[in-house]
Amino acid sequence: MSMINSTAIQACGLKATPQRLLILKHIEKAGHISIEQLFDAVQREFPSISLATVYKNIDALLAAGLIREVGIVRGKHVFEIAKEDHIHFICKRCGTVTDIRPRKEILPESLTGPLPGEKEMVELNIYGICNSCKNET
Amino acid sequence: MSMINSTAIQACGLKATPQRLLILKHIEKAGHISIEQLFDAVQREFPSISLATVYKNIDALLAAGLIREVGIVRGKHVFEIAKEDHIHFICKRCGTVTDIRPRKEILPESLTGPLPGEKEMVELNIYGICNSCKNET
DNA sequence: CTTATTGCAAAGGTTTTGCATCGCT
DNA sequence: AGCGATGCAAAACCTTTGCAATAAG
Repeated sequence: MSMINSTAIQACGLKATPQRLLILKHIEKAGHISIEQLFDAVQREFPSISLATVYKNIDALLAAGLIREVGIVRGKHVFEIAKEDHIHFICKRCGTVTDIRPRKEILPESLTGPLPGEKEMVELNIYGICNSCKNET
Repeated sequence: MSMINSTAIQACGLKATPQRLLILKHIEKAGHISIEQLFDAVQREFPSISLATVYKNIDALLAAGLIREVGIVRGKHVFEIAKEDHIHFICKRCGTVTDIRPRKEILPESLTGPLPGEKEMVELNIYGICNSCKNET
């Protein structure tokens, strides 16, 4: 059961246009996706969509908190559906991003003292070479 | 005692040009710095330097492992001198990046099982509003 | 009906590239 | 002397913007 539907979009004050629904569908389906890949995927189902629409939607969905930016993987901004904080394993060679569920909360165990501000979000990325790439060498 | 000197640069197979030394000096001095800020800072001491030289050096120093990219803070790539894995607190409002030394190793406490590849580097960023910005509200 | 959203085309900003010159080792 | 590095200008690239037309609520 996907949590991404017209109701969720409208709850954020956004309109549920077909373009927006497709964009969310493809982000969810891919798990982690770049703008370019997203545009290609949506365009296959909705050929008249413009790249500017994809960018505008990424902005709107980020502001609404429905999606999050994973980071920049091999030069491309990569996005995902927002969910509980989790860890990413990012392969430097092929760019594949793998979600890892943390045991409990990511943060407090590593800290020695108070933070210099109020925490809003935590991002824990592990970079390396994935097993699949290692076997190809 | 800075670890950034001609010897360290040459050990990576790079030449110790005055531009490169200044670039490293200013990254170290700033702690965390964007390309734009770096170019401005170096240009004050070495007016003839070109922006392309800064970009080429960032690439070379990243490849050599002497510097690391902290992330993208308010749209700007931010770099630092490479050192042991540590935590960054990043203020969403003012962009200030603060280093936090972890209690021990950042990684293993949060993990439940084996990673899908070989770990090379860990990045733990905490986003929020710093105390200084909060007091200004 | 009202207002957000779309698509287009142009503008903006950042980063990369090619090449001749320069300078570190 | 040789080869990497620099600086310049152009090109490439990605992202944003303005605006008229469209469609969602």
